[in-house]
Amino acid sequence: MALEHAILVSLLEKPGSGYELARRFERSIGYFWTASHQQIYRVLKRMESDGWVDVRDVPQQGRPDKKEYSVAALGRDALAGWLHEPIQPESVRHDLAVKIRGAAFDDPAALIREVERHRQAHTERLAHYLAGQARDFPESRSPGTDACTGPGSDPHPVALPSPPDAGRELQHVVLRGGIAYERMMLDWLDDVLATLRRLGSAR
Amino acid sequence: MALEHAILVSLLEKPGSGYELARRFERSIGYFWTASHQQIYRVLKRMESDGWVDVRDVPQQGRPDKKEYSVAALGRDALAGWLHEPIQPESVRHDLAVKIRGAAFDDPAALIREVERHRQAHTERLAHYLAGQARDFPESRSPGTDACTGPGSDPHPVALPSPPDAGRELQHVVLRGGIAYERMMLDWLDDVLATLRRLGSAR
DNA sequence: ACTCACATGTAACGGGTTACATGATTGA
DNA sequence: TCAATCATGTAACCCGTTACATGTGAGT
Repeated sequence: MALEHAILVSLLEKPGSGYELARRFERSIGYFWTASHQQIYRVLKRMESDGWVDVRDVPQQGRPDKKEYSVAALGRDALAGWLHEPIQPESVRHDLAVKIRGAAFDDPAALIREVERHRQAHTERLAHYLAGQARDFPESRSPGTDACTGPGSDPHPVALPSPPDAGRELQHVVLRGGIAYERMMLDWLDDVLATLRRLGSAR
Repeated sequence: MALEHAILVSLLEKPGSGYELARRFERSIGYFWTASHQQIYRVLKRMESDGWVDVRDVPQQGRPDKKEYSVAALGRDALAGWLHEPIQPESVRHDLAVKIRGAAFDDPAALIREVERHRQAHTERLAHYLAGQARDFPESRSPGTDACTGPGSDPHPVALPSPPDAGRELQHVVLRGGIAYERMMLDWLDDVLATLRRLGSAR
């Protein structure tokens, strides 16, 4: 389980209400972990009773009051503990792969539309990630593998990434992972489409 | 939900017992869908009472008797129905990404070991997939992108993939997806390690 | 009047994980 | 005798999803 830890990370990056957390889970954090507001409120309540987070009532004008959550000492400890214990590499769950193998007992061509829909969704996500990267990390160029970030790309050789910049760097490497994932998926879905079309035209 | 559909696909490919299914979920099917034996027995029982599968007691000598399950007409219909209804592109869950962002509030260097462990696991999975590909699909060569499967690679131009071969082709394209995923992960984990080491040496 | 964004919840259900439980046969 | 493989389950618990529920204030 990591939802509570994801919430701790998000609240450490910036305190906020359950509603705000829910919106973050549709955006940045949601790139690699999803959660609905119902889930968040439920877990937040448990975390509060466990003393992992502090709550503060924030009256607002022009909109409903909110509860602002921030990480307490116990929460920090819990996060540190989790960070230091090993987790096992997650197992994959691909509905689409099940469908593709199932298509052998149905009409493979009938899946083409579905795969195209998924391809479209991944294209949009990739564009979204790339836009985020261009906005938040404008220093990263080269749409390629990013492998050759040699010297000279930095305009003025300021200090090496100091602790305050670590969070930014880490957010960026996670985002690069999302980008790599979407690119891989697009390539594979093209492979799938080619295979389905080949099978369809062969009969 | 797709476990019952994954089971249907597996039983269509070959009838078998709950135990055998559990082992398949550790191997081929398990590449893209995991399930424990407890889960399988539970779902199998429901599928039986729903008339999706037929059971046959198979007495064995030298080992305990088993129940062999096979797909019934209703199960075939259920699978066909599921194949034709759209599913939404699955959302991602990456514990490791949460940890990486969390490392900003802890010691980034402490994560290196963990990431190396994951890298090792993905290396092994990739090797496993490649071995499976070499065993089951020896006609596929070129460890590259597989993009240029031009003419001439086929020794004798036999018939185009006819329906009996469709299942094989589809299994292969799913396996190629697994291979692409593991390669992408290895590249990304190298990127993560480089980032963590850079942050560690900077302080 | 209606809809949208903000804000917080409860309840029910089903899926997934973990622990526990049983029992036969084979081989070291 | 002990461990491993084959074979089938039950029970408890938590997580995630879906549906339902309530209320404010801003803008059209």
